[in-house]
Amino acid sequence: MADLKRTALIAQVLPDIRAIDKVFDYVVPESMAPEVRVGTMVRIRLAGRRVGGWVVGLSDTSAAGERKLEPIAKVTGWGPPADLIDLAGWAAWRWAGRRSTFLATASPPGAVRGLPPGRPSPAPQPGGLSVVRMPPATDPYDLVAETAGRGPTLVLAPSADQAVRLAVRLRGDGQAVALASRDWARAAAGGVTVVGSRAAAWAPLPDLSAVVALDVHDEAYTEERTPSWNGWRVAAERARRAGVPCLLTSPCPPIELQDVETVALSRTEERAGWPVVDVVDRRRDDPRTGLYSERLVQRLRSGGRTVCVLNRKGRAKLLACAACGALARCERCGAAVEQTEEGLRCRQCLLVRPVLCAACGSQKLKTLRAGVTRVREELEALAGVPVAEITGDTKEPVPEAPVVVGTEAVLHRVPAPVDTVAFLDFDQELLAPRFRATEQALALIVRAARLVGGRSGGGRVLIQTRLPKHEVVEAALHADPARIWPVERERRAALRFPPYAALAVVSGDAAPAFVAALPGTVDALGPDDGRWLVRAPSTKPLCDALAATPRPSGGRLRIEVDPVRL
DNA sequence: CGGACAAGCTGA
DNA sequence: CAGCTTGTCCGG
Repeated sequence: MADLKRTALIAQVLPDIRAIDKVFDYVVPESMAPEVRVGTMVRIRLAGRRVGGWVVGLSDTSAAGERKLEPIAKVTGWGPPADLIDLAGWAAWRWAGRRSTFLATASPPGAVRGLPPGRPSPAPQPGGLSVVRMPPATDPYDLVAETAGRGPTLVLAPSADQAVRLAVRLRGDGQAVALASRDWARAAAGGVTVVGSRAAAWAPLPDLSAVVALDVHDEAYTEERTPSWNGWRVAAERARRAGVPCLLTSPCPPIELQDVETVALSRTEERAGWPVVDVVDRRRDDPRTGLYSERLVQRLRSGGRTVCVLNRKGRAKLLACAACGALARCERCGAAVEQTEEGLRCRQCLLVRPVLCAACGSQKLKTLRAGVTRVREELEALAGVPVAEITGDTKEPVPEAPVVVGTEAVLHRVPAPVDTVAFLDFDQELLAPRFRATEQALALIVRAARLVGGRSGGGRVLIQTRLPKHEVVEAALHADPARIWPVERERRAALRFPPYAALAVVSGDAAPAFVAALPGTVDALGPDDGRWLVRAPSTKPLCDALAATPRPSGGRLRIEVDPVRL
């Protein structure tokens, strides 16, 4: 006699709770069976309370043994498709995170009960990873439009507003486009190109035909919170798994991509896409001219719109007594003091004291290292025109002043076009104690180049430096970003930094126990300020080691794989 | 995460 | 030894 009792369908559910990275089995009631697929979002009872979760697997047997299983309480709606459930598993390994973090990013912003009709799409053409080196002033739109024209493409841009602009242009050209994550259901239905920023790497796209990620040198692709995943790397892995082409564009591709097949324009075309660079060698200048070379003053007075960049906020970051020459330091801890509205403030312990020399009592101090606020006052006097100030903290809209001075934020805030961008103290960028300083410095010039445009438009980038032969300066001057690589390769190899090693920073109160339990395949350096640097020869052994090490229960543990800075 | 339960600390 | 805090474990 046939067994009348049909085997029940069992769903493996990953709860949407940060701290739980474990799947639980639930019975799928027959009424729900048609709606439950891998990726479906459900509500379940777990330890007595109702929580959300994702179906990450379906089977007809349970690992829970003889125990009677709870049924799924409710089907919430559509969730990340099966390929993204797998990708979340990979990302959890790659960035030492939890699957739920990635699935949350891959999920729709609200419950999706049904999908609109999808559109048919052509069969994708196979392809691999390539880098397109596209100079700053070249518009990548044609590349995007052409790729999207061949089939549903995942298009990533570093910022949300660039993504919106791209989506609008593509739509204007009659292409079917979904903007992540707003148009989640339309993307999930298929047949459309999806455009978005970092998180769009997790957008549903059932019939992916290609990936394009613009400006992959941009650090905005890296999530600041842990897990510190990177959008273009996720998208590239997706393309790899789907066997479709992945195009990464950048005027200055990161050194990690040095071995990837690269498409570059001809020398003439690439040069045309970079602005004229004025290198102002300040080695012979009178130190009393401070941050203002003769050539800078000429540009300021020339009447064009000028943006000056100085990555130091405030009035003065380093002062000395004008009378006796002593450095102004904190009387409590000895650290350098900076000038603020209230007086001299210690940069370490924040103790405030009046503006006078601790050594001789003189009230006359001179600025050794000026900040943006002071520079604004001085530029106004020098140029004889109104000068506005912008830093990361500035909330107001960008003022109309002919000259604007600010920290790096000014390059994000001031709209193009601008006639000149001047880096007042570029050595600060070149010599920054960060292992990516060279690439970051070149990326700053790229930002500046976007504001002034290519060389035919007459835009100029003025670089004040005492290192006029530095490879970054040469790269910008010759519009040849690969010039930074030979030096950078040697430096990175000697110091065992990426791409010649893979790094992770481990911190938090559970860090000591975690680091102690790491296998011998990785080295751990530290602690330095409560942080350990974990290093392996490459990504795989690093991530394998991090994944194989149990996380101490209780206590916070922060693991930042591929740290942007150390 | 949050509840359950166990092991340690305090107080009369 | 009750009553409470603190820590560890585990959920289907």
